[in-house]
Amino acid sequence: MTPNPTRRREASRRAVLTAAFDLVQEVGYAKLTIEGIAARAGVGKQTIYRWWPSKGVVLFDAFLMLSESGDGGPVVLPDTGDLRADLILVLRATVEELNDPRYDQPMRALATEITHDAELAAAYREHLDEPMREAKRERLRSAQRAGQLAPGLDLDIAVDLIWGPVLNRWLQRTGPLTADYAERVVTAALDGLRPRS
Amino acid sequence: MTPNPTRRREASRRAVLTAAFDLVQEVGYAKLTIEGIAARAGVGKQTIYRWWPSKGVVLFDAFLMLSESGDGGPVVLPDTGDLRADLILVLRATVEELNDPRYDQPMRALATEITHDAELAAAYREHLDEPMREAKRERLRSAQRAGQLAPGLDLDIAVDLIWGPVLNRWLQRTGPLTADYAERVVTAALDGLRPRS
Amino acid sequence: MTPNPTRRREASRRAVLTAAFDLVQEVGYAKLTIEGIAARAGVGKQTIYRWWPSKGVVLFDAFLMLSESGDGGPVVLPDTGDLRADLILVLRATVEELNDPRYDQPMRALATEITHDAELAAAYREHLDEPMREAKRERLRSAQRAGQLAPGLDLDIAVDLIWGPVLNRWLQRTGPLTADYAERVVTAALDGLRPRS
Amino acid sequence: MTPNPTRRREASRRAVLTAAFDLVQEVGYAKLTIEGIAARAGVGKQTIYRWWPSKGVVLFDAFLMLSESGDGGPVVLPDTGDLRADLILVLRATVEELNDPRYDQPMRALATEITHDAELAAAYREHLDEPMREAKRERLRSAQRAGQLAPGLDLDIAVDLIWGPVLNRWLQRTGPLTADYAERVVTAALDGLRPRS
DNA sequence: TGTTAATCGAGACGGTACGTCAGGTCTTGCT
DNA sequence: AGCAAGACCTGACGTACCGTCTCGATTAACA
Repeated sequence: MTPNPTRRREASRRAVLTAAFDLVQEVGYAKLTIEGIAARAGVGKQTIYRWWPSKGVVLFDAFLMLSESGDGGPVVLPDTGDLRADLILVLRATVEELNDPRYDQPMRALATEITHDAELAAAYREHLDEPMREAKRERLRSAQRAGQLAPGLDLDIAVDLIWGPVLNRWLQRTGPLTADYAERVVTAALDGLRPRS
Repeated sequence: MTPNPTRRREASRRAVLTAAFDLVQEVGYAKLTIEGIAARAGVGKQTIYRWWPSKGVVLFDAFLMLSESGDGGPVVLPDTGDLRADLILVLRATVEELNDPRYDQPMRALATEITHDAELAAAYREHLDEPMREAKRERLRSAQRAGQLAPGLDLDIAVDLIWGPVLNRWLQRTGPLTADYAERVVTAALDGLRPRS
Repeated sequence: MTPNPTRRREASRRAVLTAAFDLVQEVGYAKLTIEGIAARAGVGKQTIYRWWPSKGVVLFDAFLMLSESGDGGPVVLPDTGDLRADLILVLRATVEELNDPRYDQPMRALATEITHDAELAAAYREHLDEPMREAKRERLRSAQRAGQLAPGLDLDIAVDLIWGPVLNRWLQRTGPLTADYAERVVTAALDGLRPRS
Repeated sequence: MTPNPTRRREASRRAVLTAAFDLVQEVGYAKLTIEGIAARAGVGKQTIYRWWPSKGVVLFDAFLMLSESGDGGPVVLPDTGDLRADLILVLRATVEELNDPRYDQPMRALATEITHDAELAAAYREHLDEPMREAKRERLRSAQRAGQLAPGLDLDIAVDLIWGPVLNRWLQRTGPLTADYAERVVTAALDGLRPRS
């Protein structure tokens, strides 16, 4: 029933994931088909159905492969001591990536799948989101130790407050996603909406 | 070529939109089909293709029909003078709606369409998001006048700071979407992450 | 459920049947596919599945179309008064047709389907075999009236005795199917195996 | 390239042939697959592809195995001196076997393969048909010697005249295949169609 | 009697065709 | 003219088998 993973051909696996990532970028998620992936990868359809339960999971694995092609060590955000500057730097990079046509389509596709598939969302959280989120939390924790953040602050809320607006603007297209917008969000999040003294 | 709108049968239009909204809720967005909508609505497929360019637009129109079934006047958020309490109240209602199984699937479907279709996103902004956003801005403007918000504050950024995290958590399923979470977000947004004095 | 025959497109029907007949002749029955027929006919697969339950029935209908393209009147075998000569003439024509590469493959295919599908066999008997068999019986009946055949003879048995060996040799390839063979069969059938007087 | 027959595992060979024969009887020829045979026989697919060139040959070998499980001596038809009675006896047994559900499907399958594969047909003639045909010829030769058959008679034609109609009726389903039919065929073949003085 | 090479079971692989579903277009007859 | 109905061509779905190809694990002839 469940196929034997030791017999799996690694070359086919990589070909499928690469083809999926490339195709979604070329034709968009709506026109991404299993047949298309198989053809591009030079692989039989059954090889995809044997190892992946759905199109979304293929795409997810493609992202996973990309992320694992890094050094493998934990992600670390820059820490110059200047929290605001560091956050703006990171968020600007995020904005740039989200605006990069090479990543825009694939990431929207993944986001869509997560929206509709709770199981996939859990895998995403565990393998892709959580490592990055831990890095974000760590940077904020460092600032907290330095007295730059409120002592009792819930760091997960803080992460959401900074990154949530940016991701939401990107996904929902509520407005142009610019570096300037990122900076304003950081400022507002750090200072709060209420007047200071 | 372009059909004559005066000949359009209103009953068919309503039947299609109702069927689309009901179906997406029952079978999910992935399995929502034009044929299914037509069959449920007791309508020929051509009637759908004649009046709507795509499945997403049908769904969007369905939301539009629902929103217009209100009184038609501008939306107004509660204003008791206590900004924090008012925001928490509104956000809790939002959370409840997002968690309501009757609206969850349809709204995720709409969000997905917006993610992938810039034109539809523009229509969404104009007809559904902007009226609501204006109400939010208005409530904040009132608070600003009362000195409860920083004078130079960009109200659009403020709206994003409050609603962005909630919407993002819902769409991306980064964690449970609870009333408590909403309250924490409001508090953090108002106070900011940096320590106060 | 059952499609409405009045809406059926006659052009598609003819294209499918022609394509099926041509293809089976070119690639053989084993490699005859619904997809191939559809492609050759310039027709969607669904159009075939809508109107025909199986590959075999398509082929049968193709034969039916060919047979109906004749004058429509009942078949008549030659009757010169010389029974033996007439039978040899007809049987030689049959042998020639069975050896004709244009008909060999398609007819073997039909025979195979009949072998495995009782329902199809019944349709074959009624629409293709029976008209021809009636003509054969009629020729024998004429001979019987002329005193050239035994008075109590079962004409169906007689038909089988003459045509059965030929068809069997063709289908089972028990030996070369020649005009000479046909003549010997006719002679043996007319005279019988036992010595005369 | 060509596998070494001395290494061949006899148990696997028998398992494959038995499985093939049983399966064709259970699921019919159309649904008989190499994978199915291999699974039923508890054998790898390659073992089948190594030793047999095609599905038809497997089936043919299965029949060969069955026929060789007899005593191995030449087949002999009963010879009581009464040719007509002996032929009717033998033909009735044939009819019974052809009507036996245990042999019907497998034999139709083999017949089909022979119809479409000339090479297999040659093997069939040599190993299965010819021994039986020789026995038939021998019985007729004996009758000929006894003056019960015409002296110059071609015995192969005679065999075809007697068995051809029966086999044809079975394969082509031109009518019910009964003992009575067999008897009528024998009578007609012996006496001939023409009136006897 | 241990060595070694072919056969074996298992099953992944690149393919082809299956029979079904839905997309979007077109035609027919009714309102 | 708009409409319900639905046939049509197209293309993708997910499945079943094809025939080829590895993989250890026997297993039988030879050293």
